[in-house]
Amino acid sequence: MTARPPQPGSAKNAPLDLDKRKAFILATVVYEYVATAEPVGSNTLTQKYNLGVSSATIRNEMAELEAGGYLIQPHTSAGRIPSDAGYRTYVDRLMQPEPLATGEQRRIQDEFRAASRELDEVIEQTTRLLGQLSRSVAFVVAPQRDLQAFRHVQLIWLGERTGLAIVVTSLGVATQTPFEHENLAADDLTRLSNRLNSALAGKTMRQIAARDIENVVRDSGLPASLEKTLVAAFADASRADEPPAVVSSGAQHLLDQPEFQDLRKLRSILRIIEEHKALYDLVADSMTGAAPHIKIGHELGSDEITECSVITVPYRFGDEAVGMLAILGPRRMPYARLVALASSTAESLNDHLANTEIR
Amino acid sequence: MTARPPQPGSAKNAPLDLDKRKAFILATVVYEYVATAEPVGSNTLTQKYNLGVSSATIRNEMAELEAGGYLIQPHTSAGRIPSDAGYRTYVDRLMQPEPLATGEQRRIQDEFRAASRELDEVIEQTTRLLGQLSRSVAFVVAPQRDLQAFRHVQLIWLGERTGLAIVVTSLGVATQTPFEHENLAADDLTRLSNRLNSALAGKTMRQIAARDIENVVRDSGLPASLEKTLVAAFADASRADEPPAVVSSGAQHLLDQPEFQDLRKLRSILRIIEEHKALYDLVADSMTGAAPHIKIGHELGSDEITECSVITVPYRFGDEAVGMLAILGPRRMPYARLVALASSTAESLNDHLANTEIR
DNA sequence: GTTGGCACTCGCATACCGTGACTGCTAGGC
DNA sequence: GCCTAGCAGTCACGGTATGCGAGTGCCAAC
Repeated sequence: MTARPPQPGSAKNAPLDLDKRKAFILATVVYEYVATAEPVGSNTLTQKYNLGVSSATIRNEMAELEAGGYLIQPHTSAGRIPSDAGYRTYVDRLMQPEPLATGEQRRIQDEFRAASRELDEVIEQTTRLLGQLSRSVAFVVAPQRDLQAFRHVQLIWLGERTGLAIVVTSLGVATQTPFEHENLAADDLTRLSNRLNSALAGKTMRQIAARDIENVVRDSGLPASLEKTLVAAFADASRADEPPAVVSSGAQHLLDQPEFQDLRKLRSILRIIEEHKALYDLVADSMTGAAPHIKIGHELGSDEITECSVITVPYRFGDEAVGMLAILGPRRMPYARLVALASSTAESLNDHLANTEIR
Repeated sequence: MTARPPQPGSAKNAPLDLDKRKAFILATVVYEYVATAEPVGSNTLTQKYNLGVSSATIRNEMAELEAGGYLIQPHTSAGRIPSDAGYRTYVDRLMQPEPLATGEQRRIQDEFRAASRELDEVIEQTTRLLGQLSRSVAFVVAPQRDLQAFRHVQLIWLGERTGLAIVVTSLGVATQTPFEHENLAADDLTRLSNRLNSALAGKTMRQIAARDIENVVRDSGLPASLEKTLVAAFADASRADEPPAVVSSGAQHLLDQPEFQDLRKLRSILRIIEEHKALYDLVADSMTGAAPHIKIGHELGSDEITECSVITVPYRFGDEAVGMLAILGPRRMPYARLVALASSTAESLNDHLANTEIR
């Protein structure tokens, strides 16, 4: 909200077809429109920003920016607003990185210091934090189970004909799968557990093949029928076939945005937010690298949320990106601030996960 | 939506100060207002429903119903709408129980037949189902952990100085708590696990006292410092101090309701829905019996959602209510239909939980 | 290349007014 | 004593006219 206005000549890297002045005008239109949600006219620019030329000149420049596809006039006799391409240029080349307010920085650190050890709760807390600070919709894609490292398996005999296979990953997620089997001895299961633990140590869940498990069972001399049971238990624990869980927060902030006073738009967006699979699909391809991914308007690939943009930052565990956190808001969002916010939060989450790892 | 209109003389149990005709008029006003969201006038009543008297007579009756506090006139020259007390009387004494459409009945059964074994997913699926069928906001309060029965504990030695305590409840929820300790032997931990399992068998999580655990550790001859660790692990697993998790779905349906076109109202309600603790507080006192609890408007005890009503039904595991499912919608909701829907869903959930119990 | 001026466009807010849906009341009828 | 037809009064709502203001494009002059 309180982003710094562009400084004249601050364009980092003007694209070929934009000279310094045009770049500054584009950046300023973005800044002003983000701040006010009103189309920006030539008079506003000359009065609020020191441009050294008259509004007529600005009008000429803006007409050219519109011809170049960077600006749009919502209707005759209105000011201009940035187009998707305009935002894209701004984000890629003109935007000044913005440091996070120290208060916010502290808030993030405090939050993670006080965070629980349970993964579910950490995810939820992160989402809420991000929603509050961004005053937008925030969502977090939970760590994909099959990317986590295997830590421990324990087979337990509950008596009668049932047993329980408990698989624990390095992030402390325990999955228990009940199974049925003919008479087994508790001791045998304990021994089998130990063999599995040493055979599978160091692998990620995804790397564990059915063959690995089968071999261990075969060597143990226990009934071969256990193989299928255990393979199923591990498949259950790694959830390979399902999309990861998504947690969201902050939908109420949409109501503060003038672009969502229109109930039809609001409804389609709310629908997407509630349907976690749809949220995941929006960002599924952004789980690469460590840098923020920004998708603007139509780039999201969905007709229903062309009014929105999404900033996504992967977070990592060990050396691999295992999940993402994201901010979804109107296209007219304070990109620099939110990028800083999301990056900083991801950083803290990385640290937190590394610290709570079960070794 | 397609609730049956009241039949003349269908008032189940007219209260003392309402004769048959007044009761019928009240029931009909509720029915008509629920269906149309428009204040109901005397002409509508005489034309659409066979009353046998003229609109003037209805006007007189309605004036008396208003004096008695059952109806409200939003403004002069408008029809009447039910007051909280009017709805209350309707719900308690006039409403005809309504069978669920067979299609819906089947949908519910199918959904639970296909439901996963994992508790989290069952809860989420139930919430989504209820939101879709009610076309309202649905939420489910997850089973309180401390009401579940203890099933199994397994202490695992991971090596170095760390171990893991895994506690499994009868609903298949596994909680793992890492702990640090001086050198322990894996065998000792296994033996201790077994002792704990037989000592605690049959108790609910809530019934397990610190003393119970301490006694077992003492008898085992293992270091006393383990006592505190294990007590902490069990406290962690039963989550005695935290409110239970709440999952919600269907917020987008609010937008279809004329009473929430006003964005201010919408915002405060969305805020409550997103803040799960607030949702839980709305219904925390309704986890008794098996019958639906209905709270209407001001009865919810929150100024922000006086426009709403909530239908809550506890669901049970074993002999005890462990959680609740709820429908939150505008006060003007089809009570009979939603009561049937919520009850039927709770019933199916009861059955499902009983079937997936870990013995 | 820049600027002041001017005519033009168009969304938006406001005020106004007619319409229609109610009501309450009264007087007369069964 | 209850019911009803009729009537006057009230008020929200929708549509239209109007004025205002913001902003543009264009042009001639510098």
